[in-house]
Amino acid sequence: MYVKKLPELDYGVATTIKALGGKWKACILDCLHLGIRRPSELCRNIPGASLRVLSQQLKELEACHIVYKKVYAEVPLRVEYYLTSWGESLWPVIVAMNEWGNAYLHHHCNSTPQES
Amino acid sequence: MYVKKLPELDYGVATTIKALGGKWKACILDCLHLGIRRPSELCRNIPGASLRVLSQQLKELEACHIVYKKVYAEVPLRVEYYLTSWGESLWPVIVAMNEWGNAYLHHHCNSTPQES
DNA sequence: GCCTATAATGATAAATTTGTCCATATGGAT
DNA sequence: ATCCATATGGACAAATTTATCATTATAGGC
Repeated sequence: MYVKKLPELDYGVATTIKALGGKWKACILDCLHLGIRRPSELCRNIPGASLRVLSQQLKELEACHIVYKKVYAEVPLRVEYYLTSWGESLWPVIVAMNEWGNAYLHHHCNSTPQES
Repeated sequence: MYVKKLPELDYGVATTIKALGGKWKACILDCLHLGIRRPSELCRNIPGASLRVLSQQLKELEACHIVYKKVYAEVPLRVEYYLTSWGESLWPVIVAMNEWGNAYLHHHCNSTPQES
């Protein structure tokens, strides 16, 4: 696995961004919140993300204690991910971020921040 | 300048992270909020960040309409950055992210998310 | 004249994240 | 026998972000 070489920042905002900042993490958390729990379901519900990438992001979220995993002894293998209490506590933050971002998108005619 | 090749996500959370997610951006906004405005001052107040990197991040924040720039015709050149109203509107979001992150750091003994 | 400080940028390297392709294992359906 | 779906991970490539080094320009202090 990859080992960091650059020093990391450890104050609040940086920590939150590290936990939540992966490209697909907010999508995943949104799905989990809606009850979409299996990797293959997530993949079908998140256009553009491959199963491989989602697995990576889920693993990181798990390492952050934001989600946990339930494995069923079935075939084909059945796995479900759930929000932990930490993940739940992140929800209001996600909502706040989502609202700001949507207001931004509205005001700037759907251009992304860096471009306009 | 760098031109993106991968598709970008354009819902709220992703937009907020794009605006705020650069390594030093939260530090910079925090400083601006405290009244530290000149690039050289920022550099002295943010250990580990070079003037070059801060300039880049300031430029991106400017492109996002989160900060604006005042140039004084003095020598040596004097430049000051200020939060725009968008920047101000981001403040509650930053506070929410900061609180969650700090709580996380407390609970997980100062380890960063990915490591623990 | 040389060194200081100021702000910005080009060129390039290093680090990190994201993506693609392939492989594994298992039981059921065709 | 072959293909399907399931979940995961190795190996590696591509994309992106961050960092380093050098250069520009200007006026003052020594």
